[in-house]
Amino acid sequence: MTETKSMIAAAKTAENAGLPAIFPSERHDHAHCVDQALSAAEDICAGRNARLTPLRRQVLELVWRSHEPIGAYDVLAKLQREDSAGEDGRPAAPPTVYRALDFLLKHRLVHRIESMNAYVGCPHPDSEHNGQFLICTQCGNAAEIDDPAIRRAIGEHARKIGFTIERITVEVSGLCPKCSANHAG
Amino acid sequence: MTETKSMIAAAKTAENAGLPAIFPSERHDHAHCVDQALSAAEDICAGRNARLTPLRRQVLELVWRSHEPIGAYDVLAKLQREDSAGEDGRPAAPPTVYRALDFLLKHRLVHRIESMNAYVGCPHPDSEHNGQFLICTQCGNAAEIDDPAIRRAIGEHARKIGFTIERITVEVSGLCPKCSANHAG
DNA sequence: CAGGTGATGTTATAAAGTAACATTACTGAG
DNA sequence: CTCAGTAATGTTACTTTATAACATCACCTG
Repeated sequence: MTETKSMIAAAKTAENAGLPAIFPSERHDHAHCVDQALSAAEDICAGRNARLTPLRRQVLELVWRSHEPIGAYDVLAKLQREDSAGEDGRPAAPPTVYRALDFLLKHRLVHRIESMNAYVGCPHPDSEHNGQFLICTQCGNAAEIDDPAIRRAIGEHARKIGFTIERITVEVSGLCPKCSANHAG
Repeated sequence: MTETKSMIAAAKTAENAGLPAIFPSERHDHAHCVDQALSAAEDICAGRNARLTPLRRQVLELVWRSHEPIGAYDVLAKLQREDSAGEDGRPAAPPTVYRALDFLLKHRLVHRIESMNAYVGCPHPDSEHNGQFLICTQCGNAAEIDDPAIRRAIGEHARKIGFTIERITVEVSGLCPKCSANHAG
């Protein structure tokens, strides 16, 4: 354990908000978190009788590996690079990726960031929600949060004027804690 | 005056939230509200030493006239139709519209609805804000709101985790009061 | 009126997304 | 098992959205 005081403090404030740490820390293990996400996805799909085919799994993995919001065509490029390893068939075409993404979106295994035309893995795909995002314009990381207070404020407003909510998109861009600190320092 | 009770009630609750009526009512006068928006824009630009050129003004007018979020290429098409009235020159090209929209966005005379790739006139361009939108999936109307409670909830969360906000996008889609009622009835 | 700046015109292309139909893979009834 | 039906993927072509790059025009300022 080599946590600094500020890291502990940051973790605490996140805890206070009732949330897990949301921006990946230095000692964050990519490979492990991707594996976790993939096996969670498998469980969920099994439970729902949804088919997480190899292709869909691969796309989900690529989205997770990037660990920043990634565009559909960037996924496509990575897919082509992976698949061309020793193969002969033609490279994958856009619909292949979009269909896989549609599936993953439907099952909330990924979210789409509207303001970036990009996709990001969902860290808690089991619960009903559509994400709220904090997006760092500096380092590109996007943190998903699900703050009941934000949902409540929106829901309250909608209720007052008689608007029936179907879907909520909240995307906040700015500087993540780390980049804020660097900027100030 | 032919207001029904429910209309009065709706106006009241909107008032309670500290907001003007947000979804246009039946007796809403398009032409008048567009004119108002245009002259407000002129005042604002004059005050800022920004040039609301004929082209920019025309684009702003087209966006306002639509009174629903409108895509850049739809603006372009309307622009071409208007300008081709008796003219010889070539039709306008995309950059023309995008540049005008960029200007209008910069001065917050219009907002962009990320989840629709569309643009909508801003009803109160004088105040600092980036809009929160309620978008009706049935009738296509989009109402801009600026709810301090929503801003506060987001700001509070950001503050807790040390995130520096630059821009907030809130887009809620669902059924507007009128379409909700029709749906239920 | 020269010269710079900002606005617009013009051409070409990039980036994001989808429609439509062909083919393949899986599944369940007989 | 095998055949038929459905779900998934492949393939081609195209639409929609947006921007880069350079040319021209307009306007103001000394």
